[in-house]
Amino acid sequence: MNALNITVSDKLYQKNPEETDLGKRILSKSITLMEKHGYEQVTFKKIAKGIDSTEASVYRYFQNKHQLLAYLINWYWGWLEVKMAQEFLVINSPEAKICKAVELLVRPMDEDIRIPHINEKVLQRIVVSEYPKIYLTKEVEVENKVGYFTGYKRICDILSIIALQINPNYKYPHSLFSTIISAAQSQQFFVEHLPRLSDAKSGGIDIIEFLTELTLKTISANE
Amino acid sequence: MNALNITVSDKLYQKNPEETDLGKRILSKSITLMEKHGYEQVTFKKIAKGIDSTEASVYRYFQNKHQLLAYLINWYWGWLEVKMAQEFLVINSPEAKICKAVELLVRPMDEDIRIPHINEKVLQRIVVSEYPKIYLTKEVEVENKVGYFTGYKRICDILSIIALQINPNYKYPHSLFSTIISAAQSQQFFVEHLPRLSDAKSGGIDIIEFLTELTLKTISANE
DNA sequence: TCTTAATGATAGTAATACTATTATATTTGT
DNA sequence: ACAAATATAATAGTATTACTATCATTAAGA
Repeated sequence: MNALNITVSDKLYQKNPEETDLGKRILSKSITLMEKHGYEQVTFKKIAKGIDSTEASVYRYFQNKHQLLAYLINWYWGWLEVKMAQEFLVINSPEAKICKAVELLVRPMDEDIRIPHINEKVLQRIVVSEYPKIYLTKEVEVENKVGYFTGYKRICDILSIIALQINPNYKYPHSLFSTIISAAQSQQFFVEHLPRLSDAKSGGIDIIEFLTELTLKTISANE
Repeated sequence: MNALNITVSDKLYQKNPEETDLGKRILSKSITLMEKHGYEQVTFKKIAKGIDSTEASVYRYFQNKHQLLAYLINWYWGWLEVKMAQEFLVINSPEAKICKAVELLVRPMDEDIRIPHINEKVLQRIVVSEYPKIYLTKEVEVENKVGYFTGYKRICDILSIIALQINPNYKYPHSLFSTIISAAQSQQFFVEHLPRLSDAKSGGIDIIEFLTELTLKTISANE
């Protein structure tokens, strides 16, 4: 059976959680806990309790909560990259690729039964609510060198290249897509929690329209 | 003497720090500490130590660190709104207003000698590095009702109205400006710490060009 | 001057974020 | 089948954090 494997940099764990049963249970439980109570409220003790293990055992897989969050989020970007690649196989125009990418960023994706220990929809909600926390720290630059943000950067690069196919003279493709990707997250958050900061209704359609229109107009050539 | 007074909702403090000398010293010290060591590393004990006061005294002004951060950030938005209003007095076209607003969002502004206890440039750096932390919590909705985010929402509203003057049919003005405002912050952060996520060079000019072009193209009518 | 409010000094508590140690399973190589 | 290595559990302990509480002192206002 074809095991779909999302690879995450080995700097993002102490011991690879995908390789053991306990590791997978840690991932699974931390995802549900984090979505339910938020990053701040999660502790390794609570994760351990939830899977009948011990704090010390969780520490063998991750140095700390921050590394765990970085792992989960990188896993998500890795997975999104795989999904994007799959979709792009049958899409030819760069414009259509951009539209599809935006859709993937916003729409909660179906779970993958080949990866039972990770609930992708719930993970997506974690990314929406917690993503900036992994880089808004004083350790960004060190963690950047070590690979904490590669997942995000790769997607940003891929989309930038597509944008340049549409308009090779566009000057700010990376800025544009880092903006689009975080807007995709924050608009989802705003629609749900701070609706005055958005004009979209829940469901995602509006957000997708807003973002694709914004993107395509922005990269279009100046007349 | 014309005292410029930025008013912050009284839900954002226990006791108004602007009214006492100790309060002002708390603001001043928390700004320098937060910029230097980052939000997570700051404690009320450290703030107190830095101004020869006590932890308990700091707690009399703010319930906790989160409220303090919310106060500082709302102060910043309030101040930005004042600056914007000043600038808009002599600007007539809505396009030029948008440009000016973007510039104010990105450019470190001059300090105001009338407010010696708050270093606006340093505060702006805190907003860049810490802003999303005030809403990315499980308590957003409660805090929203209480007024934790009014500063941001007001600016978003003001700019939305200007955008509708340019194109009354544009469907997503709030989404656009919540996106622009956070992009203004995050691009500054990326340029400094994660340059692969941006095409801009430090100094702000590129970011301003990127954002104004994006905004004006986006709100322009579809042909 | 009397009263009140603001601050300082000090203590204490529960929870957090770890580190360390030892015991017990389980797996693996031979 | 047995020894060695590895993974996990069980438990304990520490420094720090994020508070709360109490009481004494000082300053300011009526």
